[in-house]
Amino acid sequence: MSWKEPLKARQQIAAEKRGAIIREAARAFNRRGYHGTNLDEVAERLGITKPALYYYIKDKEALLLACHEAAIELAMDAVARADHQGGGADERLGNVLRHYVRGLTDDLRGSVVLMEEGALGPANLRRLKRQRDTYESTLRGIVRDGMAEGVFVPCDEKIAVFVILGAVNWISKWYAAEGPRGSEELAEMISAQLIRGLSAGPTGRALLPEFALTSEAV
Amino acid sequence: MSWKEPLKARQQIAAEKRGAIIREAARAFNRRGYHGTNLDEVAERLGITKPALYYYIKDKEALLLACHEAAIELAMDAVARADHQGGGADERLGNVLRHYVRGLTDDLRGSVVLMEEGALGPANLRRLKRQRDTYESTLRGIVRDGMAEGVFVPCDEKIAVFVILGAVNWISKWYAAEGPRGSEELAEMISAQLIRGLSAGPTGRALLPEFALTSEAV
Amino acid sequence: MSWKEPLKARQQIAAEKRGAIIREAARAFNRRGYHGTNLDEVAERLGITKPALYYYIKDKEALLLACHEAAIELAMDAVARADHQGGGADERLGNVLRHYVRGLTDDLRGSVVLMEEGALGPANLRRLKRQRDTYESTLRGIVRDGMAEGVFVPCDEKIAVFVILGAVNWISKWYAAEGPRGSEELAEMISAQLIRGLSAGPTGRALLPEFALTSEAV
Amino acid sequence: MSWKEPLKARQQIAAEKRGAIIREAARAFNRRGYHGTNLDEVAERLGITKPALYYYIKDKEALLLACHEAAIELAMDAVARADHQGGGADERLGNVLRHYVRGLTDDLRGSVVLMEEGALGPANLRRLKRQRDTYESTLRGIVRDGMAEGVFVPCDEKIAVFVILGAVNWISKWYAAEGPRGSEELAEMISAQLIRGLSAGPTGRALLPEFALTSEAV
DNA sequence: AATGAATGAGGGTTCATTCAT
DNA sequence: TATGAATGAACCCTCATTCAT
Repeated sequence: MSWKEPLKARQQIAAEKRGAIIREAARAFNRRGYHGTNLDEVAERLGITKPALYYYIKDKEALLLACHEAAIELAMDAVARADHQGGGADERLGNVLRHYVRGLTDDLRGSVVLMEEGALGPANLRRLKRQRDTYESTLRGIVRDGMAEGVFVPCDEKIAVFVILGAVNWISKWYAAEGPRGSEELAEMISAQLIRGLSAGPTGRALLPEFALTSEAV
Repeated sequence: MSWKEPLKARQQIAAEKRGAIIREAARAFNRRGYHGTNLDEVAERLGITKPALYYYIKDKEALLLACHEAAIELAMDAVARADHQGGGADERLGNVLRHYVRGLTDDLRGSVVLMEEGALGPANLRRLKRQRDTYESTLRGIVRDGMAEGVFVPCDEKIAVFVILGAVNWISKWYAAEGPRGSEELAEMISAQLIRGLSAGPTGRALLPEFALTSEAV
Repeated sequence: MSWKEPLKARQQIAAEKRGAIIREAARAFNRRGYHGTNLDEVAERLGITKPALYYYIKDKEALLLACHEAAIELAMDAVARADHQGGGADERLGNVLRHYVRGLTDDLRGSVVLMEEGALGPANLRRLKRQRDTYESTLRGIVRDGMAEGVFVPCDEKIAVFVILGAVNWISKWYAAEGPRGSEELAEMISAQLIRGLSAGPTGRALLPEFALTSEAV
Repeated sequence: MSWKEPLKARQQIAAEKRGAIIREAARAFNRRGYHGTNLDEVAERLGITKPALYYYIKDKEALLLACHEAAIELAMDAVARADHQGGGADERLGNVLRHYVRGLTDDLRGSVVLMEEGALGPANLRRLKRQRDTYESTLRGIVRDGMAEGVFVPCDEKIAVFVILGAVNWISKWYAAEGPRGSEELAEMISAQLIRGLSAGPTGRALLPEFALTSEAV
């Protein structure tokens, strides 16, 4: 088309490679921990050599940061989508979780939320904690909304959210893409269970009538 | 009293020291990850030097193994106690979780739940996985029982248990002994939320009438 | 003698080892430059392994800093001794140089004055530059004194001192302990030549009558 | 004019670029040492990329060699010019130094004078040492001549020359083109001081009457 | 004539582990 | 029972160098 085509293509290729590196690193960090991961293995799985990584990233720490940022982005994105869909607090929280779990299992994006102390430098850590706190506050807000609306059982929203996040963050420990459950189905089941854990009225079946059927058919 | 008294005392002291080392190591592994933890810090926090550790433990890996074993033991113990208490599947599962969470937050034992791959050698890993699978099977059995009894909503018990374990294993990431909630209270709240996530009937309040009050009073 | 003897002995041994490391490193830095020196070689020449160095020093940079500090100390010490000896500016400067050169060639202490940019971190660099500037100012003061006394030819004392320091700092590039000249003799010859370069009156022979003879006898 | 003009021009441009690279490299080697200099910075300061350097030079080592050769060439050239000017040994040596210092400060050529061992390969090193020895021998010859003529004080010519070379080689460590002294003036002052350091008779003022004035006027 | 991308070699540093005392 | 000292292995990271384009 134009003279700039190849340039753009090159930049895009580079961006994709960077993305692949981050994804692979996230996988490794998740499995073996930050300090237990060595960049040689990450590189090898990508079919390149370790120094080649340094063409795309500054640091091992920068890599971790990128993973965390992808995770936060995914989480925030899930919230934004759910906000857009609207509905009661229970529906909104359910949508958040569905989006999040689907994103987690689909792209394996942002699977790293396990924070090893001492892995990030103080500056990055502060920034990340701020973002994470924002996210958690949002979730707590939804839980509070639900209690106000009477759809959620009275509870300590802080702890309730921790329970939910634990369940969700743990997914990357046991999820296998080759498993029998599709990511869609998984997201439904997990969010249903977690919403039901907070729901005041009769169980969540009313909320997800179409899914209750498949759930019973498991 | 007898010549063997001092010997026994010495052995007991040694055992206590060993226990202290394992607890401290668990704390560190939990915070910084296995590979992110260095024995110098562990030793320093105990007021001894690194080589002194080797008088009580064979290996860094043995230390990790001991942590894991304590965790499994705690988990199994929770199951045994709940079995002893009896009741319906929902009550039994609730008791398991209550015991487990209380143990977790009381001693901070067993907080490290096989988070990093590649930390344990293959032999230890196999043994540990077998124990863990036994434990998970037990939980799944209870969930199946609950479905059969009609107290639990129909679900995939494998995923349901993963969700519960995730929520519970995550506790060590956010629990602070200095926090406002006592370990007893915390155990109640968490297990209530998780049981409710599976319960078929009206919400779990009926199961824990006395606690529902305090919960509303938060 | 007392129970603390062995402890003291150990500490002294450690201090000596540290000193030996610094001396050896100074030698290497001087020859091959800071970045051209690798710690493996330094360790090997000392008959130890590289990690053993880290028992005595924090860093390669700390090692360089220690070398620089030894050099500054030697230089300052030379000034202090010369001050104590008194005399005219020419005699004082001569004594400074004699002491300095002798120290340089005797212990090979503090031979590193060649500052590669980018070797020291900013904080250390600042501190060192301040010390070095103090030293140079002192020398310039002596040169100014000499001009005021009329024993030194009028000149730009800044440049005059640079010339002297260049000549002296260069010694480590060509000095070989096995060479024909003793360190005493060398110190005399070099300082005589440098003092003569500034002297106003008839050549320095008058100042160093006893040495003029040996000089002619070379 | 002819078809070959552009070719010539191109070759000349290439030669100039090569020269610029060598000058920039000399500057860097001088400041940061050979091993402390990385070609990325050199390239960046020239506004090109690192691989582009390899179009003009074979090697990092070749770059260093070129710097050294420029230095030797400058030194030899200074000797040749002084020989051509004639005069007594003191005048000749003074002229050598003046030419050399002026060249050094004017182009900043040849400031790197074999400071780091282990930077050049054995073959290049041998060749360079031979040239350097020739040069030093020449200077020693002049010093011996001066002693024979009675214009220089009796001394060890080897050491005397080392002192002079040290003072001169050190210049690049402190010379700043933006400083208050012009290169001409500097050359006069330095060579005067160094010649005076060897002179037998009354101080060198007689040799440089016109400069003595400016010197006093500093 | 020049560049983006990649690599191999090498060096600094950490750390689990051992051993003499 | 505990420590100072030392080591080997491993890992992160840099950089000179190359090559396809």
